[in-house]
Amino acid sequence: MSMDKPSNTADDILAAARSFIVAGGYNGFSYADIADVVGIRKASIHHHFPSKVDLVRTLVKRYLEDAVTGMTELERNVPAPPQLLRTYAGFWAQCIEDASRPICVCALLASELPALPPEVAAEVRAYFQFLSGWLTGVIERGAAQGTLTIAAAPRVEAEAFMATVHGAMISARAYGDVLTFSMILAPTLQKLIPARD
Amino acid sequence: MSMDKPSNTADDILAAARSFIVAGGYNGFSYADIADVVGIRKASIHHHFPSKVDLVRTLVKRYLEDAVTGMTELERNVPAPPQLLRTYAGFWAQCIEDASRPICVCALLASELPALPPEVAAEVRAYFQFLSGWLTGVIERGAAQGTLTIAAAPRVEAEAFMATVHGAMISARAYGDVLTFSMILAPTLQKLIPARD
DNA sequence: TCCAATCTACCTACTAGTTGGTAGGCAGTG
DNA sequence: CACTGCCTACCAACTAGTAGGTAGATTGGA
Repeated sequence: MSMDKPSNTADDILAAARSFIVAGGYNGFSYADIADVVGIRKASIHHHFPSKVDLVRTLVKRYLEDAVTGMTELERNVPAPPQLLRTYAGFWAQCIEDASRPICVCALLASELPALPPEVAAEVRAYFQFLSGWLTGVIERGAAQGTLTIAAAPRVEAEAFMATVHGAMISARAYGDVLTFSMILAPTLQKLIPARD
Repeated sequence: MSMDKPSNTADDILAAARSFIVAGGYNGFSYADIADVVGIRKASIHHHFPSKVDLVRTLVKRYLEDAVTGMTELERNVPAPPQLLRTYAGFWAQCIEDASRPICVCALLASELPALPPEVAAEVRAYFQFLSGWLTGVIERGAAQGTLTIAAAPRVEAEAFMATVHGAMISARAYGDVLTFSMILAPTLQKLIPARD
């Protein structure tokens, strides 16, 4: 009937790993830390993920997959480029304000990219390429329709937008103020979205 | 006669630590790593910096001091707000392109702030507050003179500018392309600096 | 001026605890 | 029986940090 998901331990491990990574990066946690919060023994994690690289590679790969399906669904529900950008920014504003996802896993991992195992680094790069490509498409479409105002090539505007989002996450963290993110994104969106009257 | 600086070992240790931190963050290096590149034994590092927290706190504190003196001097030589922003962005573009300082130490540490020892976290916050304050002053002045065009309060524009700079550093790292930084900053500066003709 | 006390910068040798990872066993289930 | 999921009990390597010693420079007093 339905695709069975008999054991959620692997998911629990991934969830624990994600929260540790967003707190302190790849080297900021150990198998022992995960074992503590999941409630199993350290060795049992190796049963699900033979090595730390496996664990984090799987985590980032799934993170990208979720982003792909999320963006696809978002585009189906909210097709207008200005709303797409607003919704994307609003999603992160929400995540940061309720502390559920205080920063993007891949933004954090990218910052320590030279120290990452190459398999993980490759997945992080793939995420950046996807997100940048998606934003470029949205901005391109918005510019063609006249619903977005751009001052440079869509690709460049997309990279700038993404950079501002990631930088705003870091600033929110530095100030310990969850509203900093929305404060920074408000004018950034304003500049892209033409005033209506 | 002159202020003597008899031993540069402490500085060598700090320099090595900085390059390890920009590569992989606070947990991305060990005393053994530093000992290897400096050419002394692990225990000797403890003579200069009793603990890892001492080492990194000193590093970030000095990083902020250098920023303060650097900005002060920059403002004396190049007083016009548009040029100040351009020079600041150009400084980092240069650092990233020649790989001498591929990312800001504090931007990286801020991303893993929850996992940092509180003493280090405090220094990182101080850096953000200084930089944000400096940029706010520059933008405020530029707006008052009419040499900068702003769409939001100077404070907000300053935070957005800083966030874009930090995000652009991360993107450059993710793509492994040192020119990404300047590509992102070009339109960001353009939007602030009114066209001349 | 000589000598002793002190200080600096480094060393070897060690500690207790943690790291990711392995070997092998055992209970439950299809 | 075979497989899954978890366990105990390891392991070698590495972690930050300590103890204690040494060679050489600096300092202060007789």
